[in-house]
Amino acid sequence: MPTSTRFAVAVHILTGLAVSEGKPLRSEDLAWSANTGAVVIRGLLSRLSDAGLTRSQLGAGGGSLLAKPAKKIRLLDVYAAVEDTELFSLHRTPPCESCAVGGNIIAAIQPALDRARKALEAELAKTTVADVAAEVARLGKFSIPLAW
Amino acid sequence: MPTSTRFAVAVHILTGLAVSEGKPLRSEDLAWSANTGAVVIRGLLSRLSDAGLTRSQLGAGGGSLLAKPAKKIRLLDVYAAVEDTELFSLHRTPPCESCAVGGNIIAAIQPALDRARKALEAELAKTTVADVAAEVARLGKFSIPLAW
DNA sequence: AAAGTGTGTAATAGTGATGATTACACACAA
DNA sequence: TTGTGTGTAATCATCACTATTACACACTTT
Repeated sequence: MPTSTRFAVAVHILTGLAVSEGKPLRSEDLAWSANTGAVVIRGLLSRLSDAGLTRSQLGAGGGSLLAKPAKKIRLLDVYAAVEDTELFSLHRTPPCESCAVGGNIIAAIQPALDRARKALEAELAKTTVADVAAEVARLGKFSIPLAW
Repeated sequence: MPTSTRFAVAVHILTGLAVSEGKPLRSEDLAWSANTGAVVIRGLLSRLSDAGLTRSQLGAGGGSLLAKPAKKIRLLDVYAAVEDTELFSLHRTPPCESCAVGGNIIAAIQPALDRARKALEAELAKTTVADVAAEVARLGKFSIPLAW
């Protein structure tokens, strides 16, 4: 599974915006923190904005902001906003229709996979960006304080 | 987050062996049912065998068999046997160490991701290959009966 | 013992998603 | 008006995954 890093970076972005407390952050600032390119950040911000999680201020002194309180943004919302492939991939080519197993295997395992996916999502719904930001702040106290 | 198709095909294989009831199935038979190549099947069987889920009989009339009752093989066991990447990928390049957010984000989100992963795994542990085989048999009753 | 069958693994190639990067039009603030 | 920053398109390289070919080896059957 080449899995994407988008989810982790998106949480990173939102956490950054949360600790920024109303001051807009430029994509370049976020890119520096996440150690990636500014365009990658803007691509993610585009998805997050579509999902109603962030908004942007254009022009000088602009940047991105949270569109709603960090406490209202669940990791599940972030996950849904930036991941676009199914959690479980099925057969690349559909199995043999005329086989006893091949013809029914998809329908037979789908319910179990759905339950697993829902369990994952339910757990991701329990944590908010505010929780992550608080944890970052707590951990930061044990590090040498450094400016952004 | 996307998984490879290995998990789905591996469940397919094991379900096939379960309904075969002790009669060895060749990798070519399984490949035909799963609509893929026999070498792909053998690669999966190699992993499943390492995990103690299947065993092989060499020579004429040989093939693969379940190494333990289908009721004892959980989807979680299959998942663990054939998937080798982490469910959640983190940053491709480590984030900025000297940032308040970048330096702690990994540690801050890891617990939440672990909880989500465990929830998924717990759910996958509830279903066995025997359950899937029974479901395939049940669904088969509503289809036109066809030979293997 | 010989012949044939099927597994196990290496090697190679094609495919698709991902992330990095360049480029540029546009909107807004100062 | 000028400068700043966003938004998006277009490439490009990389990597995992699957398909496929090839072949050595083990075992069963005769």
